Amino acid sequence: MLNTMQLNTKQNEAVNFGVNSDELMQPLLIIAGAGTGKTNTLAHKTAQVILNGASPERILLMTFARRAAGELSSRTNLIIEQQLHKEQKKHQPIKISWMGTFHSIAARLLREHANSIGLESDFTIIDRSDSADLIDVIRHELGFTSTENRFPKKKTCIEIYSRCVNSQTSIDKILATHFPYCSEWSKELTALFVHYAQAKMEQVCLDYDDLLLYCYHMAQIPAIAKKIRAQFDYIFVDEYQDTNVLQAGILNGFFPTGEGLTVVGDDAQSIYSFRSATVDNILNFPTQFSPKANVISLTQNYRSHQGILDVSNALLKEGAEGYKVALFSETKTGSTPKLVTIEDDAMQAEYIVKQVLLAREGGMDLKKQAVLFRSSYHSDRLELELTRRNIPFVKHGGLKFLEATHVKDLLAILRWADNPKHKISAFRVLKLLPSVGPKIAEKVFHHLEINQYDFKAFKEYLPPKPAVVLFEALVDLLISINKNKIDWFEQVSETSKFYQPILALNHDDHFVRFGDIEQLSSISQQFKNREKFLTELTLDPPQCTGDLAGPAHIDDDFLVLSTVHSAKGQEWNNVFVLNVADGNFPNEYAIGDKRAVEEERRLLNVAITRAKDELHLMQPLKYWVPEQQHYGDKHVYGGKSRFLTEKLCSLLESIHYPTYGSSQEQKELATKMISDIKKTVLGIWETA
DNA sequence: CACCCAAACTTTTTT
DNA sequence: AGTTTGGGTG
Repeated sequence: MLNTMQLNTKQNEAVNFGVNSDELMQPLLIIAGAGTGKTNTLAHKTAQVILNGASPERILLMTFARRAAGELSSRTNLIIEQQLHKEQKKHQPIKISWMGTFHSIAARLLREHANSIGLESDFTIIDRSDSADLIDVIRHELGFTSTENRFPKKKTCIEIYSRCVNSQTSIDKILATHFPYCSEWSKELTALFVHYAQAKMEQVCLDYDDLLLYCYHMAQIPAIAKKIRAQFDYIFVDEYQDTNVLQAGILNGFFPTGEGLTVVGDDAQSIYSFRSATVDNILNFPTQFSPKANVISLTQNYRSHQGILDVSNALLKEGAEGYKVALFSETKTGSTPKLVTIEDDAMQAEYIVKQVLLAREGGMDLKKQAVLFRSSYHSDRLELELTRRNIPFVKHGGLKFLEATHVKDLLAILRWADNPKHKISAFRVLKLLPSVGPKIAEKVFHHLEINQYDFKAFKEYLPPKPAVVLFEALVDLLISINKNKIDWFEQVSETSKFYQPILALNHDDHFVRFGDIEQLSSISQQFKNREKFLTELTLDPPQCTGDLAGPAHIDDDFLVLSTVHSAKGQEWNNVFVLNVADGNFPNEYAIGDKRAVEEERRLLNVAITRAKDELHLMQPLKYWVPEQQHYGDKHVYGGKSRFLTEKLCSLLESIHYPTYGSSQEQKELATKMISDIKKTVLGIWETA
């Protein structure tokens, strides 16, 4: 990696742009291709601005993920420290408090200005599955479940809703473009969404989309926008290519002239359109401001050798749109990227395990190697193989810790105690009690409702007999948490104490599950209080599910498995990309939509550009996918990826595994009868 | 009304 | 394979 103190010409230009003039800084777009030292440049720019006298609390820094924020913060501090050390000045660590994801910044601004916009400042933030549960209840209430044709599933409903909100597009348009099979339900969905929005208001809840939506509308109110604008001198936005209409609208509302605004991104890495992100934001940025915003492109790559960049450049060159900035590296030589053809995903797993171990023997830690894939389940076979061979690994993306029923149960207790109006959690908690189902839960909740949401009202409430004991314990727990009668640590430990017998009752594998509860308890203590914990946990859920997840293993060496999406911003020496075949790269659901295919191209580009030294594109002749019509799995024969054109293949070394010779040997072994096992088996019963 | 069981149905990526 | 719905039982 580039020395933290040294910058190239372009990076310097970006860092110093507008900083040394007395005038307000003009809007700037930095196109930072993969591995071009983006974080470093942004850290330098931030440091520069602070060293020039800007006060850290007047800097607003929006990043895509929490991880990026941490990295940026520590690097900025390091640079400031080094600079001041040179000048022999003292230095206290700088804290940029206004730093975080759009969602977390939005949440904070909304809490601060809640009074001015008719919002309760102590709203609960609900995650995707909570939203889905709420939607589910409402669609039952509206009678959409017993229709002749099947109504869309709750997950689909929330996806449609989310698309509408985040792209600010009408239901009909969204249905036509993304959910044609649901278009007959337009009217019902509209009704559903109205009720959903009202329900959230009653329960004092905001979902992910609301955070942006409310903030967007707040940004359109002149008095508030003016106040917030006056609060910041510098606004830095990272990963601008992955922002959506609402996010761009928030920036535009608060900072209409673009003064002090610097956005950084790479259109060739825009891969979040499913979250309604649009490349158009970054493509149109220069013309959005008048006079035109300045654009600086960083093209020198410090991560990969030229051989890898050639593949990336060729891939993008064949694409339909974008700034098309070709990257170059000063490292001209390196291992030629490989296109590995294998029979199926069992072979794929075998090849990867072999190569990974080979590299490790050569001194390359597992941590410096990664396997990337399009969909989370693609690594199933490989995970089996790794487990079988005792190779430690960590998986990013895919199934999450927070999605486990028991973890959600525990959180629901804390959420309900925190916000008595939170009906979703209330129902979840109540239904844990024996002989309490939806109807009884409704009654119980209604009792709370008519008593001004005071948990004490439950003291006189009589639940069904089998539930009495647990109910009393629950009520005491809710009261002591809600009134903060016990400290945060005890709130968690008492909750898990309460939950343990329920867990044992409902799940055979409660030992394993209780381990997760203990892990959650330990995570919870990293937060000052309940409010912080609940907010942060939903906005920034733990990312890893390792075989043996947990802080104890953090020093160990492990192989990284990750979805391409979760691999953003990261790099490894060896990278394997699974299932590079048509139907997957590009994904079959994208085929037919030109812009979607372009995004798939960028996705492959992100995967490729993670590699520093060695890149293996795996091309299985067939691979397994979960079958939709019948149960069980089936394999599909993926054709050659349409991205692997002749031009691209000429840049790759073609490998077949297993090699011809050994495959011949294996074939013989498989077909020739060396021994007759049946006879041996029957032999057991033969008496002497 | 809760709970259990069987049948029907299934689109990936995440703040 | 996992979720969701509907039916039957206690």
